[in-house]
Amino acid sequence: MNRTYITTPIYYVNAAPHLGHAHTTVMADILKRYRCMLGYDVFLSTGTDEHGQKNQEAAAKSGLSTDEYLTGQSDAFRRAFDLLGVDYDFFVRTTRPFHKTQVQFIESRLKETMAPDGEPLIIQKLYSGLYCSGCEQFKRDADLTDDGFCLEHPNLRAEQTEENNYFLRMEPYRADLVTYVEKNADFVQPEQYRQELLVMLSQPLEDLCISRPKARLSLGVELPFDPEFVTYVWIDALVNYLTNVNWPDPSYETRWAGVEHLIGKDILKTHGVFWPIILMAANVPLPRRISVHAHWLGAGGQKMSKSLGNVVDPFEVIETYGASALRWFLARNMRVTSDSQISVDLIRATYNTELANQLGNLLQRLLKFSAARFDGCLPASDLDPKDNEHLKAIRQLVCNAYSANNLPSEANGFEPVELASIPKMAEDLLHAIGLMNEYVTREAPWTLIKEPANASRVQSIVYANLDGLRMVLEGLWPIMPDIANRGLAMLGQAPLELTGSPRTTLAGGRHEFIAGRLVGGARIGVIETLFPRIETIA
RNA sequence: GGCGGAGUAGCUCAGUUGGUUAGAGCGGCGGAAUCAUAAUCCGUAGGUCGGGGGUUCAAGUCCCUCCUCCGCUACCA
Repeated sequence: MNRTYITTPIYYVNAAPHLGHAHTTVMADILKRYRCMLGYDVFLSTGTDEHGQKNQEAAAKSGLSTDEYLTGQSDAFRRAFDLLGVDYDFFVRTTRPFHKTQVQFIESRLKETMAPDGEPLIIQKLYSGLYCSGCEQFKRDADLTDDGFCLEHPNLRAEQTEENNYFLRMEPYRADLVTYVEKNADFVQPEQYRQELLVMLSQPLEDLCISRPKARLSLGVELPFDPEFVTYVWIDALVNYLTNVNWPDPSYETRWAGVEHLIGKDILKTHGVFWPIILMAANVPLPRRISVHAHWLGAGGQKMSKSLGNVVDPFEVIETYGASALRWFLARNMRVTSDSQISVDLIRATYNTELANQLGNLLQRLLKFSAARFDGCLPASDLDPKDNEHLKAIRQLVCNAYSANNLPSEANGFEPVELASIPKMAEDLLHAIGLMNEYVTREAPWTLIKEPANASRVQSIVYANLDGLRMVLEGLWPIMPDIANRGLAMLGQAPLELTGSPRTTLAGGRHEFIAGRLVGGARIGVIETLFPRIETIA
């Protein structure tokens, strides 16, 4: 059994969950389910990052106590992922005690570590620069006006400030990391981002400031070796990937060996530079893979913004179209290498044409035909050779969706289903649906049935397509688990479900797509409309 | 400023290492069918592949340059 581990970033709770959070987390869930279908054991973690400056500010503004604020916000993220149908196995809050003690544990270890150059890994030094008290950040000259005023706080002059912070020396590890990235072609996927990482690593790395004086930031993990400081929030956050699987308890190893970090392209540096170096310094194996995706743009190809009015709120979409429709749109249109567009109009168009007209209607036209012509039952399972050929072709398409692989890493034994191949899978399954609609229309069983001699052929046509649709629904389960199971239920099939504690495997093990599993002649129950058409909403 | 990505039919996107008349879906138009959520199926129109220059027998595909958009470059995740 391949025990693997997928992580999402953990999300900063200073604002409400948005489409970007939904996207990465849904993709993680789809990947998990796909791999479970293939027989893997997959552990999925997500959660909330509850330390740092902006969270502290947001909590202060909220009027609630910090704990109340953080808990409320974290719950909002958890509810969002529940609403999206994400089957996460662990939801971390960085404020949980175990996480905090283990952050301190790794920091203590790093503090005692000598870098490859024989000097201490962590050093303390004076940092001086221009500090804007409005932003609570050090500023570069480039970020200030000629007069020394902050661009975001034109009434505040940035002040020369000195802080005695702790730094992690990254440069001594750069050469080893470059070698690692060069030797492991699939360490960062897709290739484009691996090249970007190599560019980042082509020049000397500055020391990474890993502390914040408590005087200006109290919401964080106290440094184990200096109570005057808390930990820089990114260090704290990254360590969740380890603490979620109980590191440093040796039990973490089986999961960690197959860990894959899903990230947006905006956080490649933290995951591709900071994190591997921390791991190397702490003597922990590097992650198996970092899978990177691009972002969503709003209508017009413009970055989403309130002023442009092109923000897509995942909750509104779920309310109108359902979580499955949102998951389908994301899976179908996501591109890993370039930003893609999303808007409510595009979602509605996809929902009506692909889901309601093509998928939902196909299921319903076949089931209603069966119910009306075959005495309320599914057709008999005896297949005419021609229909059998058609069914085999449909099965082949579904199987293709599960073997799609555009990576060179198959030989390395890693998962055959990749983030980048999700849209291709959705397209393969949609293609199968299209073939069935064509086939049914061309063979026109409603015409054939007028001739009593054609009775068995009519049953064969309908059976072949219902059985094909059954396999397509099974194939769609990772993308739309709820819809798939409702469709399967109408066909008298048992639902596909995750099982275990945690729920990391598919009940019944690896799923095989086998033609003929639809039970011929079984009584048809209630026929529901999976995707009611939704016309333009003013 | 530096670096990376993108710019292909009205819309959303595919286009292997350069090679026959540039593709799909949606939308439009015409038709067929009527089992079905007026859904489905067939046919059809529509593009000087961001602008310009270059290499080549041949460029959406390579090189140069310009324009536009997205992102990284910053101790905001």
